[in-house]
Amino acid sequence: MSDIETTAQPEAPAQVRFSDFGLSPDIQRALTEQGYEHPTPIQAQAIPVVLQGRDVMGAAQTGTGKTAGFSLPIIQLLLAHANASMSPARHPVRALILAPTRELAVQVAENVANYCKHTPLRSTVVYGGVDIKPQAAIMRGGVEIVIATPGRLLDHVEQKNISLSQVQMLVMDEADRMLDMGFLPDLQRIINLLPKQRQNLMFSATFSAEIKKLAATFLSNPVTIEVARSNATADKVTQVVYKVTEENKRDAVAHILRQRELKQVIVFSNTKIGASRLARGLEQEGMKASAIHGDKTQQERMAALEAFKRGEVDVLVATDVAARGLDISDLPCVINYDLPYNAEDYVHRIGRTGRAGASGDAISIYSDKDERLLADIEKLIKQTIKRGELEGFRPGARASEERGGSDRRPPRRGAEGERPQGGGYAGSANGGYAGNGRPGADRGPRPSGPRRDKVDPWFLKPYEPSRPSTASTTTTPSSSAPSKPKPRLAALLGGLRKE
DNA sequence: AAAAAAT
Repeated sequence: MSDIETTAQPEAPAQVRFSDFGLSPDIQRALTEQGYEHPTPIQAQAIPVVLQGRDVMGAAQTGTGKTAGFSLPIIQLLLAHANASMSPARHPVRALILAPTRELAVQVAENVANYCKHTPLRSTVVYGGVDIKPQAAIMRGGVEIVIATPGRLLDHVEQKNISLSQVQMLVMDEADRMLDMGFLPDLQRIINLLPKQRQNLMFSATFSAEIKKLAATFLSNPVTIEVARSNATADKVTQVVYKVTEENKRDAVAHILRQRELKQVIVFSNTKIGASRLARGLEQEGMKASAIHGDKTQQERMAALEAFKRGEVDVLVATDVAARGLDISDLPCVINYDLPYNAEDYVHRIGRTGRAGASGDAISIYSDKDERLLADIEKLIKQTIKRGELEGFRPGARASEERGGSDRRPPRRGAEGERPQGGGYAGSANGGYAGNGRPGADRGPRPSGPRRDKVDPWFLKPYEPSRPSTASTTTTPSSSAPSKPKPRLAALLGGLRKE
């Protein structure tokens, strides 16, 4: 705690304890069991405000402990109200927590369930991609707290598995992400189902004009809580970028992973196909790698995440499905295989490391055509990222070639479920079930003749030195800022206003 | 330009 830099820690709440908040002994017990004694800054600020019943606009990045910041006081309020007026036989939904991605919903739900462990409150999580019937049964049995992704929640409402007419508290977690993903209409429909009289909490990693507009629409007289400068990168994350040619990016990632003998790394790819391919390639290199992205089934996504958390997988190759919110703690390193198209996503991605007092490394690979993206990122984070040299990097040189790997047959479709020769992770454990009716996404490369484009698997390609071709198409770095003002969002917000 | 999410 002594090496904290001067930013990001306002009015040092170091002496505050959870026991100062007057939380129920049942909650306090769960906190003590998990070793939580001192709240993080956002918890110290949010908990008293939420307990007062105020609406909250919270700007907090992941890793700041915001989940506990809202769920602890919510649980406390539910307990207090239950004692006063609730018939113990009924369990209407009284708190609703909305999250943008399934994984985030699951993780919030795990936390909530932990904090509720010694209370009579029941919670559950609902999200798409899995059988709806078990979820329906649980909710028909009665729960006070529901954590949900918006689409599946509406599905349950339509099926009359759940009534939202008794919801007293609404949380919108990662609200900026929900906007990005086009959830605004769903949010509007859900909110229309809620009682007018309720407490609203909205959390967002960034504080854009659109988020402020959303807050003005949905929150009433909110208390604004902001921890750390928005868009600031974690102080303890060491950032470096390595420039390579486009065709050497994959080799560079493999090189970094091998040379540093990295475990527990997330590698971010901009595309689902790129993530699958890179994971397969790393597996071919003998690394324990797995991919997680939106074209995987929910079972595969959860299996990959769990295997990564348990340490059975060292390298998780992810799209931005994993950029925000995922509470994977103590990651020593994050690698950007692609620079993100949105500079803000860079902040979210590297927020996976350097958390909770630990230091971290954020390594990014980029090529000529990404100069503009890099400039955008540096502008956003208001700092210049160190340009590094990849020591000992010889593109194309890899262990598998020494083992005669280049004449290996191409991996089957669904090969990510295959075990790497080193044994270990069985991935999605799908067995022989390869055809999930989803065309294209994870399909193996077709070895059709002399194609030189990106479809060819890098790990099957013999090494050829990078041509100095470098199509210099990136000649106009300035201007060309299109940034359309998203008329759809504006229109929707305008429509909300009128109501 | 890409990703995520209800079916």
